[in-house]
Amino acid sequence: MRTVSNVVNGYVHVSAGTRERVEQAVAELGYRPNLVARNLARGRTGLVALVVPQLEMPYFASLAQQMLDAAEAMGLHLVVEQTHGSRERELAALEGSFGQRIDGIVLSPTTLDRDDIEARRSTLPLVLLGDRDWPDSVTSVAIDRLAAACAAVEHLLDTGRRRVAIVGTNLNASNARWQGWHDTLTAARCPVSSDLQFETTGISGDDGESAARRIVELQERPDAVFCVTDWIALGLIRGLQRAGLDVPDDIAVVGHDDIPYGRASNPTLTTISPNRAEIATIALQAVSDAQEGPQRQTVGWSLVVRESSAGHGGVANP
Amino acid sequence: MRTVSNVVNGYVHVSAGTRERVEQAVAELGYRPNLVARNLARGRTGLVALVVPQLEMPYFASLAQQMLDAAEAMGLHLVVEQTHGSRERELAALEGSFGQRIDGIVLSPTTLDRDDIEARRSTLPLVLLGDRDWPDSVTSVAIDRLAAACAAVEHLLDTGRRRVAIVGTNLNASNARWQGWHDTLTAARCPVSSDLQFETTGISGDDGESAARRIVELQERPDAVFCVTDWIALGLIRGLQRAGLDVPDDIAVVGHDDIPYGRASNPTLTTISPNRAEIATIALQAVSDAQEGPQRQTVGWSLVVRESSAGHGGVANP
DNA sequence: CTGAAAGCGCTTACAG
DNA sequence: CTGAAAGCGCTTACAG
Repeated sequence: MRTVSNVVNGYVHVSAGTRERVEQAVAELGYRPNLVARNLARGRTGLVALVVPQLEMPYFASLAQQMLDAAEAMGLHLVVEQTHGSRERELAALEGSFGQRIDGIVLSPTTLDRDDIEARRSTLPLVLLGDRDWPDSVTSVAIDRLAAACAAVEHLLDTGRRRVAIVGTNLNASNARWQGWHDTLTAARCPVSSDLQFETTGISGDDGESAARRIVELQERPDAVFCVTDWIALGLIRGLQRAGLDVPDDIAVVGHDDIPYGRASNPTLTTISPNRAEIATIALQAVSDAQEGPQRQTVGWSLVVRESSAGHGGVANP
Repeated sequence: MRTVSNVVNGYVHVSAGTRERVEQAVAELGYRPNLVARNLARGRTGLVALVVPQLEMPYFASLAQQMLDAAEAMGLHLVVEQTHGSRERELAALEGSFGQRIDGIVLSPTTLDRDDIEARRSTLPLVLLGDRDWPDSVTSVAIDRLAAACAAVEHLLDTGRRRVAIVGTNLNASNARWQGWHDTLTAARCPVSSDLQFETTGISGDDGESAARRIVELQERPDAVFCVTDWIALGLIRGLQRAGLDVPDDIAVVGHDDIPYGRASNPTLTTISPNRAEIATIALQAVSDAQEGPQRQTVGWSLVVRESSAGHGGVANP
């Protein structure tokens, strides 16, 4: 028993002869270890839960793709769950309500706040992704959102724009994207008045399109727009084009997330591209060695200049 | 032991008093059953592998979303794997090389052929998705591809088009989309000549865009195009617009798959929409009760008429 | 280097 | 209706 186990698990101290006999038997019998039994004995499963709002949202599809690639490279498998933005499901995921069959959780919450995180009881390793600042008691991984937003707006100023609007949800000081927009424009003595701020109800294309309708009606229009997501940006562009405006000639547009559609849209979309491969690797590593203790991890990003901001292609990498 | 197990598993024959005492102890101790141990004892895991080429491809992201929703409704969990179109990985998935920890496999192959399927050794329940005809020895689920292609082309004829091109891979009689295109046009006495067939190397937007360049140069252009995927269609539209052509006024375009971006593109995209929710439910049911034996399952689809074919909106459902 | 044995935490005939 | 026990198929101290 012991010896077979040693051979199967690649343990070194087995005589060559014995190893060979075991391997031959394994081959003849077509033996494959029962991983459930192994998991029970070892107390680990090699399974990590990836919990996202919806896979159909391109950002999360891309993220999941990177996570799966990173997991494969690390010998892990991912059980994927969707919350559909439901608070109950996010709380359930937080507590690891899949039973003990997973080793850890990578969660991208949309409704949870700091209090929810701090009230957590489960000790299952947890990594938080996403757009907010989380308590120090938990491991999280994100880009430097403020710096990225500043770079996006600075790029618009660099192309000669002065009236830069912002479109998205949660447009206040708690939002790093809003803060970056505000600070950069203020430093450049450009307006940040309320008629340049277009609060939306969601982050989808429809929200962008309805923002476009509001913008088109303005007597003094912005000459550039920073959108908090690519989906908003693509909807906005569509709305502007419907109204007969040209992007970027009349209004330049910059998005955020670098979803695949932005590379194929017309015009192609200038955007902030988070390093998703890095997010994936770091998140899974953090879940795997949870004894390291909680830490706030920062990953890279880049500004990808495409047609929607009048760029002639090229990438600015900070 | 037995009684606790009965209570936890909701078995009926437990006296009310005993049940209450057990439940109280469960609550006090915060007991949660170890699912790995349960799996070992029961011989099932409640885990199904979903194997797709890439999650970043919108069709598969949407499919995965539906699969996850269906799995949740059935009390199953999905371990998602990507093949990236690699033949080795598809073969590995076919043999269930995740160990015995899954109850079945839903696989969407891109490179496997009938012989590969028939040479399969593993007896793990398997369901095949996708575009080809599979042997009767295996369970598969798909739409009636020929009927769907015919409906797409008929729709173009209905809007007054006569020169209907086809763009995609594998344009021959083994391809139901090509067959539907060919048969429908022939029956309507419309041309199916080779200058209306644009074979591409892949099914992505770039392939559509390069097809557009070829089409634009023609002296006698088609007045409509049937694309075998939405991604090709969106790239094609982009290429046509670049060349100064209008869609649908100059050329109508119909795609296939109903990816989310086709609802937000400019123009919005007419397409064949497979009933993905049905695909998901049927696939998981087939995996769950594999004793039913292999069967070829057919699911519904609809032609969604949008702007790219000059429709004024609306859905035609066969 | 290898055998015999206990243990991982459940489920489920088997008695009663 | 409920207890005592075997078994699911591994891993891993413990001897030797």
